[in-house]
Amino acid sequence: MASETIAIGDLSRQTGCNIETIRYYERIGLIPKPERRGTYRRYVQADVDRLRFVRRARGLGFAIEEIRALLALSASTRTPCAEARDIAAAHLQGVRTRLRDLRRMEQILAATVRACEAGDHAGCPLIDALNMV
Amino acid sequence: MASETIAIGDLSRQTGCNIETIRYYERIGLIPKPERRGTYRRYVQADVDRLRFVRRARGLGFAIEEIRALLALSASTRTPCAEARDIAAAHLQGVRTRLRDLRRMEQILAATVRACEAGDHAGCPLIDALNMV
DNA sequence: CATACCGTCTGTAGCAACTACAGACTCAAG
DNA sequence: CTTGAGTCTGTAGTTGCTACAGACGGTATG
Repeated sequence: MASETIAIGDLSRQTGCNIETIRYYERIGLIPKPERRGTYRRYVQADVDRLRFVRRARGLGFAIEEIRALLALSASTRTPCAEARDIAAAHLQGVRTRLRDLRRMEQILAATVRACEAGDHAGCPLIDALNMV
Repeated sequence: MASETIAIGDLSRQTGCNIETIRYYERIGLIPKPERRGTYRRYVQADVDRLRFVRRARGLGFAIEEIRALLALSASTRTPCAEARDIAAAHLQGVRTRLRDLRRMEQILAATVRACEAGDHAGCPLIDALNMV
């Protein structure tokens, strides 16, 4: 037992990561090149775990290079907590910045669309806002 | 008077849009090809206005193709309000979706970093979260 | 055994929206 | 006349995938 392997299609289904993306991750060295049965890739449970890790990290918006670092940390024997926290904290900063930007966008857009709906405007509120006459 | 023209560097400074980007916008037809004095592009006030419009719209996260549509509307004689509002409303939807995603990310990341700081954790909270053992 | 058909393979090109050169030219000031 | 800043074209890189094309592999059914 223990040496059950799966094809790329199964890996895709088990991780929610599509096939082209898996091959892409392999190409850029984010996941290791698996064994082959003939020309076909065969994956083991560790591959499923690693790819799930990658997907979750992507879901949290981590960049590929950050994930590469996190994977290295998670594989290291030393306790990687401080470094991982630094990566996450830096990423969190970026997220918060984008959040602020988006909130501002949301405000302005919502106000403009509301002004449009009200209809008591000479021109078009949106076009005017963009022209800022 | 009235026919004062500026070089691309001045246009860049007056709009906050960098030179390569201006040329890129021209290449994709978002802004018109300006007159030339010799080989050098010369811009007029209308170009400044249009590019400012584009920048503001980009600042609100509108995609290039949306901006193309907004520019067409703003140039049309008919009152473009309804269509402009539709574009903005659709865009607002997208912004709100991204906002939700980012908020979720922020929550999880912040919680994880906090857990790291607390330090009362066996492994590394971030790595563990990504592994979801 | 043949046929059909899905899965997989490699390799390349495309997307958005820029950005970053290289290498050549132009123009105004000193 | 020289110097140096500004500008030109054209191409390639960025991020994170996605979408083919065209060829093969493996299996299920008749």
